[in-house]
Amino acid sequence: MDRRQKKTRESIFKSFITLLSKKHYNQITVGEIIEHANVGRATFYAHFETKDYLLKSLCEELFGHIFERANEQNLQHRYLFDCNETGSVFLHLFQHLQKNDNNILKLLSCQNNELFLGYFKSNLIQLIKNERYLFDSEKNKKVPENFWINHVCATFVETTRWWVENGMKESPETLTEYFTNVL
Amino acid sequence: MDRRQKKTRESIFKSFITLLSKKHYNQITVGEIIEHANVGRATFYAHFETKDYLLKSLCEELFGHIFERANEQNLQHRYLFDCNETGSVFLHLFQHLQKNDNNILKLLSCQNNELFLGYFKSNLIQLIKNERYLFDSEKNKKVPENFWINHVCATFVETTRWWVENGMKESPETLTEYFTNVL
DNA sequence: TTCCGTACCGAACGAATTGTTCGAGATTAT
DNA sequence: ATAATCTCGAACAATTCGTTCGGTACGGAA
Repeated sequence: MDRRQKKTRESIFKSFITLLSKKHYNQITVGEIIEHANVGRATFYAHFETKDYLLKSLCEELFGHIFERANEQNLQHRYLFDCNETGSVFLHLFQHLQKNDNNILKLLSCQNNELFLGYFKSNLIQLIKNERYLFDSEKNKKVPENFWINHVCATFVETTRWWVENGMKESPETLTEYFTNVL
Repeated sequence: MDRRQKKTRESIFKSFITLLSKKHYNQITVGEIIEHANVGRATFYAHFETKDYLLKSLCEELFGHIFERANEQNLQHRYLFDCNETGSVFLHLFQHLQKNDNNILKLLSCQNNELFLGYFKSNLIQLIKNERYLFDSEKNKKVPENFWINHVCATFVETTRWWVENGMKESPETLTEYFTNVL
């Protein structure tokens, strides 16, 4: 990709994130974004069809990364150790989030968290389906499978949200403990 | 309150709900709302400062009702039967939702569910805090109290969302069973 | 019924925002 | 070096917003 494009794209993302940490998505205008990003109006629309697509692209930028890594690490881990330990994937996810690349927590803790958690959630479901050990407890036998999957997914997302909202004081290990305890 | 005001207010709510079931909140304009409602522009703004306030008012209209009833029924129930049965409050809530006054399910099942579930959630927390039996299991001792409260609240909301999304086929009783099973 | 208060209408308004177009200039890749 | 293409910035029509105002219609108390 052209260097200029990268630069512009990055600049817009950065500006967008800054604005998102200050005000709600709905109240951010394209004018503000390009002003902070030092980018021409036409340039913005050459990159992103609308503000909604910008949001979607940002989500992919942030979470696509996380979930790829999680899947890789998970597979590697499995391959090397043949490990089915409860919560290992989730521990990896929490650890990755703690690194806070691109200031993700800024986005999760502010007023816009639903926007991102929604995207987050849709990626998580596939991951959960692969965690077969989650389906071996006696508890999940009492509810329909898709109810159970949704519950696990929602619990993870909520745990994350709680964590970020309360200042991320707990370690990923502690958090994984909480997570598995309530499941 | 003046009959004319009631009429206008109701008309706007009705129009708003119809539109919400067709398109996303962000893409609904005041112009559309008043057109479907047969209400003058100035009249709309005499009732609601902005579209956001309209949404908030609608939430109060819908959920305020539910939670008041839930609290009443709960207290009555307690008073008459001195009952601490697990899930009784939640059963009442599910039953009330099933009645589907004002077509609430239309709103919960469409693309705007986050908007309403957010409001829903904030009302639910107080209710949960009063359910002391929820804090007597051995499980919640292993996690911080506010983590636990958040978990119970989120689980209820997610159960509801799942229910509506899948066509509300299950009875409130079954749903309460699922709910308590995963907790 | 009368009559005052108040809610509604509807047109018009400036301001803000959106998404597009275009030519000129700058930067990149080969 | 040069051709491709990315960016800039100004200008544009089209929407939408929230407000204003005079005129009309309705409701509730006397």
